[in-house]
Amino acid sequence: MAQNELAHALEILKSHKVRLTPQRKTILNYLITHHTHPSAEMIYEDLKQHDDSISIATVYNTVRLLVDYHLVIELKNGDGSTHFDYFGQPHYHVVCENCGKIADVFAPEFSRLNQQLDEITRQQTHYLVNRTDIEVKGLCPECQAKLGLLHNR
Amino acid sequence: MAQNELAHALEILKSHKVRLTPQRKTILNYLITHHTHPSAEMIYEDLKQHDDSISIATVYNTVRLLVDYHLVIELKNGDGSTHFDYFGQPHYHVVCENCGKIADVFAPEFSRLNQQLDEITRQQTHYLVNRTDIEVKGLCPECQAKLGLLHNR
DNA sequence: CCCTAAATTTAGAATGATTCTTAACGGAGA
DNA sequence: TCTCCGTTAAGAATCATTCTAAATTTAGGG
Ligand SMILES: [Mn+2]
Ligand SMILES: [Mn+2]
Ligand SMILES: [Zn+2]
Ligand SMILES: [Zn+2]
Repeated sequence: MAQNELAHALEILKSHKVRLTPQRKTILNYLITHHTHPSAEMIYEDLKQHDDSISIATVYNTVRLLVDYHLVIELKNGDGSTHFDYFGQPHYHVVCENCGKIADVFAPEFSRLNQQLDEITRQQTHYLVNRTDIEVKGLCPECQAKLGLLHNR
Repeated sequence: MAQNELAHALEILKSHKVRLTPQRKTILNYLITHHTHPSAEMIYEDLKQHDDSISIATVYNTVRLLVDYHLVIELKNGDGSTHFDYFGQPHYHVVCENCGKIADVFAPEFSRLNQQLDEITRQQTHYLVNRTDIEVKGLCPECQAKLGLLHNR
């Protein structure tokens, strides 16, 4: 499953004449197998354990490359850094405004909804639409409990 | 119109016991009357022309305050800085991935759509939803022309 | 109107995520 | 295998944003 995904993603890069270096394969594989929405720093810290020669600059270079080829998306959670997510299945995100935790939301309506938004946007602004990101902000269950907001009635 | 909007926004702040300093009124008024999605730096440069004692730190402090009270929203356009928008009428944004220009999109379906998303999100993640932001990415008409992508068929 | 406590402003310093620079390295086509 | 040129690593540089501390100002009460 993840193997297929990796092969598929590498194929896309190869078809664009992007060099498949070990670092790029490693980082791409990391993102395919970790749906934790990590920052560049977090990816770097984890990969360093197996390969202490990898550089944070390469992590930044690579995630930017992957974003450019639409294999990965960028997310902000308010902690000042950018987080990354391999975008295999279309989904959107909820971010906890208290602790920054990011959760996935998969909805069947999502693609139809996206098409609607694209159409409205195109008609109203004449922009050529590439992609639509939905970001919901709120409080995660843990933070609701911590802040005494559970069952608030 | 803008006068009402300003009075209304100030009322909200006052009801939260937020001190109404001249700087806060000025910055709030600036955002109500300029729907250009400016960065803190842009706001500062403009306001300095009439009041050269205002500080960039105050601009940052104030926009954060306004965001906290949901009067203003934050936007990123890829230029590295945060942009701000007085959020009087609900709407969403398209960002040009080439030049960073941000355009507004107003859609009647918007609020119903938001409610749908909120409901799905709540059911699936148990997050307490505060707000939903939709961001579309694409190419503005000018950049389409510049890149020779107009009428691509 | 005047006082006072507490919040706010200012200017400049500090922070920290990201980008840049440069020399060494290594993919991949011929 | 050879060679070109894109990529990597390490550290320096950048720059948006936050922090600090002293001076100023707001808003409420007398
Ligand atoms: Mn995700
Ligand atoms: Mn707007
Ligand atoms: Zn949380
Ligand atoms: Zn553009």
